[in-house]
Amino acid sequence: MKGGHAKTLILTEKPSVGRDFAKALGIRVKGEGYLESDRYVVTWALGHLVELQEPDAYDPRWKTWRMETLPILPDRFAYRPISKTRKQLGVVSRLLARKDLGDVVIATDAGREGEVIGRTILLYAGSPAADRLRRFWTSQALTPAVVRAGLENLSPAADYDRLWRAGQARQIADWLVGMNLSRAATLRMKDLFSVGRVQTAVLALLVDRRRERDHFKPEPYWLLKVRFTNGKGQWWGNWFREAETRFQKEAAARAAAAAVTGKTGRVQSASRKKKRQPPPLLFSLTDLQQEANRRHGFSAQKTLAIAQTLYEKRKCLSYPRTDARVLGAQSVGMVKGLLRDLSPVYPEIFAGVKASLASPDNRRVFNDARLTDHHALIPLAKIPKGCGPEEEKIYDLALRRFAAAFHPDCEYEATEIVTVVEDETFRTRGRVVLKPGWQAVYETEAPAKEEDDAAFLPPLEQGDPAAVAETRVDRKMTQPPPEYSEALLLKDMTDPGRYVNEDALKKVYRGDVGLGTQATRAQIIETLLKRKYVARRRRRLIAIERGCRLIDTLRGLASARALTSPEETAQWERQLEEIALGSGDPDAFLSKIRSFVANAVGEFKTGAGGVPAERPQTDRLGRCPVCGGDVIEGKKGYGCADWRRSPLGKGCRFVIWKVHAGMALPEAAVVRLLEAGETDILSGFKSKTGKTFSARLRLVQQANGIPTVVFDIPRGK
DNA sequence: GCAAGGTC
Repeated sequence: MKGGHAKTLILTEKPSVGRDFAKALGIRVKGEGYLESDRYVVTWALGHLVELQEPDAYDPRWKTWRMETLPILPDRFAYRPISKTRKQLGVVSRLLARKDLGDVVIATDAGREGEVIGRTILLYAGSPAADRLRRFWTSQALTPAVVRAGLENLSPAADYDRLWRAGQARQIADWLVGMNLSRAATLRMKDLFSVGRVQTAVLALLVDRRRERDHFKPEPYWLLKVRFTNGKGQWWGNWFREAETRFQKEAAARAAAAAVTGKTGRVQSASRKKKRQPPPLLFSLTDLQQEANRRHGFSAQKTLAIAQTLYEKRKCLSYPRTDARVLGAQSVGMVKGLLRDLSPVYPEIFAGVKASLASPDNRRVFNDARLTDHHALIPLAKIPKGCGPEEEKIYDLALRRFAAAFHPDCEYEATEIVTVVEDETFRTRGRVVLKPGWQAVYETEAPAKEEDDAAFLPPLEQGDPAAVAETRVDRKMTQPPPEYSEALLLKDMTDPGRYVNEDALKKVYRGDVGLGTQATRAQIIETLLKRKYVARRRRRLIAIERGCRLIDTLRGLASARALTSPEETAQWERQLEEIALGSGDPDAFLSKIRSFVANAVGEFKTGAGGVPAERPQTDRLGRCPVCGGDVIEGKKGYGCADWRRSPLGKGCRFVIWKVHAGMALPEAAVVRLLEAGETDILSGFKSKTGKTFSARLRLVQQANGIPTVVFDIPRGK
């Protein structure tokens, strides 16, 4: 049926792209799950339509979870439909079987996973001969011109075979690790524990952060500030000596303060430099999720869901699951149109836009080299009426970021003054905004300042006198690394390079690679929560006992421990990249993965490595909020182990009684109380009148400084 | 009961 007259079948990754093709090709006729004209049939996937078979499809012995039948290493892999999208898979299959169709164009997203989506569907549903298979490939916004040009420039699908092999290797490697090590860990630890390349590495970040904080001992240090005056005005300077800005001993700070009190020094140097700060790059999804978490406390999941609605239903945002922060050079015209349409609707936000910045010369915005599967997330229309306040918030973030990109740089003057008195030196930094440029878009917020009072410096010159008018010694404490907010975790997932030592591997993460992808990061976080590895406490994510236990167990095993470091993912990514480029061999990669999995499973079977697999900290339920010691189970309560060491009243007296209002607290609630300071809402309490009630338990500090358990009864109960 | 990757 090959020939000039047969219709061409186009398969896209998702319906919205199918519609873009239909629009460009003037297709009007609608079928069920596809669109058709006299020359084209356009149909779509809904992401993956097929997935790897379950273990027991390869061997029935793998149905039940048993240590004896591990490792699971099938010789060949097969695909099965994903049940939720079975119907669309049927549509695509029937179209592929039609006899009046000629070439088939794979027009899934331009990336490794898009390739896998297209190829696995064809593999399952029946692919035409290789000479009829073609690939449509662009990362530009799918305007009609881009679609038509792309269709004029199709490649043989075989040009992308290596990419497909790399994608399939990724898929199989993740499956092998997940199926084998989740089962091995679960059987060994006698409770459901999932293990995977991404989730385990991310969990390890959270566990390590928690440990760092648990073991952190705050140390005091002292700062010396001095207020100077002269005829021109006054200014504050912070003591420094070379790289040192802190005193380790209070006496030293006091001595320096005494040495300068009542003295007059001089301005040793005064430098003023004009600097420019370009507008921030456009949003990738992770950037948007971070900003929404910072500003509004939205979870990554929630931001994704809202952005999806704005894209899919409200049609005012571009495709959200993107990791690009730029647009393609072919989008200049589209942007000009958007600026024209949006400016009158949002005049205050677009007032400072310079139309000349919507030009291909603006490489910060229009940069084909930095496009990935998609372009950056931008507004496509004004937000329709009837959207909720949360949708408006997300839209507003994207709108402002877009408007900012077409503003001039922010220009400011950075001032640094060094004042010297009696051999002691003091630094004053100031920053004065000269032209706000893009910052005008955000001017409703507090202005950025680096130091207090620093914006209003007198016009000091070198050699000016400086009389010491006041000295201040402040005692401060060193701070542990911060707890993970979702914003911070997303940042570390996007750029895990700083957790990797080897330079060659750091480079992998300097590309667009991270832990997980834009489309899955929110899901990974939710998985960690669902498995109770991690708890949400206000806006923070904290590794809890189950999560710590899993990481400890893995770290006790010589091979398996690789999964607890982001290095392993970087290693895999590097090898997958080599496969895609043609220098790597997928079979060699997968046999390495198979032996890794076999070794790791073997370690779980024998417990090699010496770390006890079940509850490494057998009796420790948590950390004592008073002294940081271990809280262990006693007869009537869970108390600080320190008390046992010195039962005569000298040791720490912290305790959580087992029974509260007629109910014995579950151990998990005690663990939660110690970790988070509060439990979920628990039911089964009984009041003195015999009424049952539900309540949250909370640890509240008493007058003697020792926390005790109080009830927090939800309203209306 | 298990992964990670898409999209709804």
